[in-house]
Amino acid sequence: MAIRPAEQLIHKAAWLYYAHGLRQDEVATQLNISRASVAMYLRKARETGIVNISTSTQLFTDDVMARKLEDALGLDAVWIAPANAYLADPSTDIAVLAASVFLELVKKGDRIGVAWGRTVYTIADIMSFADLQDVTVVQLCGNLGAPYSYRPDQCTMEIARRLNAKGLNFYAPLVLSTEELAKSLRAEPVIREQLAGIGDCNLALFSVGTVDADSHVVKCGALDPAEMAALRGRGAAGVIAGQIIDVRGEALDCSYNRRVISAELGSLRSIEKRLMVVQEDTKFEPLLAALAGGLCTHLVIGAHMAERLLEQAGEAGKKAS
Amino acid sequence: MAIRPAEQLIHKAAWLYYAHGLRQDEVATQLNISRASVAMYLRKARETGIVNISTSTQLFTDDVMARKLEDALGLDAVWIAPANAYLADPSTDIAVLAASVFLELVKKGDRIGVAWGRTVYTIADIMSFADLQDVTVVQLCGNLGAPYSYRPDQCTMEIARRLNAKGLNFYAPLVLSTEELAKSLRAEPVIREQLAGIGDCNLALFSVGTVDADSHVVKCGALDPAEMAALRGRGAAGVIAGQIIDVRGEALDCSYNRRVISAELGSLRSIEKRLMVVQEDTKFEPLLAALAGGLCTHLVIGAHMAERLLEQAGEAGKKAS
DNA sequence: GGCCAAATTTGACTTTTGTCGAGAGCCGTG
DNA sequence: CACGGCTCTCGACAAAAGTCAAATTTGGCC
Repeated sequence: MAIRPAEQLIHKAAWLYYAHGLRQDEVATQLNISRASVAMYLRKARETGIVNISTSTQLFTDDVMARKLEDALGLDAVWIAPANAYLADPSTDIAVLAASVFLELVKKGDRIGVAWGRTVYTIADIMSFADLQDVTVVQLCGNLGAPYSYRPDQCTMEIARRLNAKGLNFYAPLVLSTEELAKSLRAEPVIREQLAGIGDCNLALFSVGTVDADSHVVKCGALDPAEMAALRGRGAAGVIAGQIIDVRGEALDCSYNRRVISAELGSLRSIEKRLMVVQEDTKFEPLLAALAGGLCTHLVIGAHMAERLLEQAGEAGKKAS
Repeated sequence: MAIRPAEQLIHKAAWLYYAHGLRQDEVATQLNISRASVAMYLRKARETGIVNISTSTQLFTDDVMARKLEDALGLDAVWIAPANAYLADPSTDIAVLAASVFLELVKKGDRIGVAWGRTVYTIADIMSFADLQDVTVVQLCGNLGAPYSYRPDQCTMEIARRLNAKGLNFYAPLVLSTEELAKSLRAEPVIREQLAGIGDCNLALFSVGTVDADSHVVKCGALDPAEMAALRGRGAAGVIAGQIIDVRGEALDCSYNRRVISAELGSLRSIEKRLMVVQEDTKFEPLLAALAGGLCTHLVIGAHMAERLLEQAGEAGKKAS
């Protein structure tokens, strides 16, 4: 044969196969070589970039970004609510998407852990009804004593109602005044059972809170702004199911956390599917902390947040290499 | 906004398969669907252009003959589709090549002028999808009143659709019954604007037509066979964007040309990259005329035509010297 | 609420593709 | 001129992908 058949033949094989849609054996016949060689040429063609296989980028920006985030963060699934410039409130968008996603994740016979917060309540509120059999919705954290708009038990019950599921509420306050009391309460059979049951969940729905004066734990009176500031100084990065986490996504070692009645992060992590929803762009650091701690497997965020996250992941990747 | 499970899944499947190189059964496991569904999703992904497979057309310009033609004709680039005796239809070959070449020439932000004809429509039809940003496809000539298979607006819209570009149609017939009417129509703001916009294009795609009874302008009723024969006697050598050109590649001085609403040859020539595609061997004379007029800068032809062209050029060179 | 049509999904089957070791051709070297 | 080392090629097998009819689900409609 010729001196350097490689390049020319690779091109021709690639052309006939990819542009003309011929089968490999047809290409082999055309070029008078064996089909095995054709297969090899085609691999080389792909390797050297003579043929280019790319997934669409502009037309499905959000989908592509979601796939990239799944890869970068090691999550099972990411959904991104598109940035609709014309919509006044993008957070509603996220909640609507989250509700759809949540309903898709629920299967009959599931046991679902639900945390509390404005985000979760919004989702519950717009969620459509579904008649699922044999579903249980359990509350992931204790209740707030003070009257507050988005109470944990409300979130649980509303979601249970919409799913036609059984709701299991926590009969304890979220936070107690002393560590001893919290400890004793946790030891109570009713409470202990409830806490133990969290590990049996196979789906969880929660958001992540900020650690500033606007935080829900502050607004509901569980912590006062000064305490929160102090905790922030000691490494608090976010709030998950009423507990303070640090940048690594681990429970912060502090009195407050010890006084809280809530799902341990460990039992949370043992839940198979953990859907976290973040609406506000201000929750970037808390989101990072939660991700660092591997607290969620499924994520719903807005396009803007997705971009920031991807940038961050890119930088982290650069540093690592 | 509701989530579209189908599109999401298609995209995710395509991503895992093409970007990650997973096998179809692995993708199926990941997405909890059957492998057969994955296969179907992937076909849809290819069909809708979510994934894009393109091959380099380098091979066809690297050809020795292509180089010679570039030199002899003073063109920027020539692609030659090899004469594949075994392939059923060599003209398909040319169209496939032309489509690839065209896609390689298009850059984001481009403004593309598209003429009409069987060749152009064939190219549009087999062209793969690409989602380019900020691309506009403009129609180079008026529409055909009569119902005819390869209408100018169809060519424009189909190409625009495949490129995810904006399509700009001409709201005028290709040819009018009187010169006066054509003149008045050209003066209409809408039309004038469109005609002026042609000069802003930086890429054009067109073919060249014959001047016999089989010509498109005859078949679509713009001219009757007798008129065409008469024009031929007066020096008509080809048809470009609905206009009759003589052997020098200039617009023939005739009533028909004055009654046509189309891109002036001058504005056509002011377009930076002008890709001409010729499929049929019968179009040799029209091709020569178009080349003489410097109407194209990039050329896609078949091997047979290339040979004839090279012979011709050789003779011309001899005569000149 | 129940029914029909359309679309989707599946399992089983066929076809196509990827891969591997064996063998053939080529070339510089001893 | 014979010899290994080298790459390229082939045949055969295993793996993967494509296909199709049947079953199931979905969604619209009365």
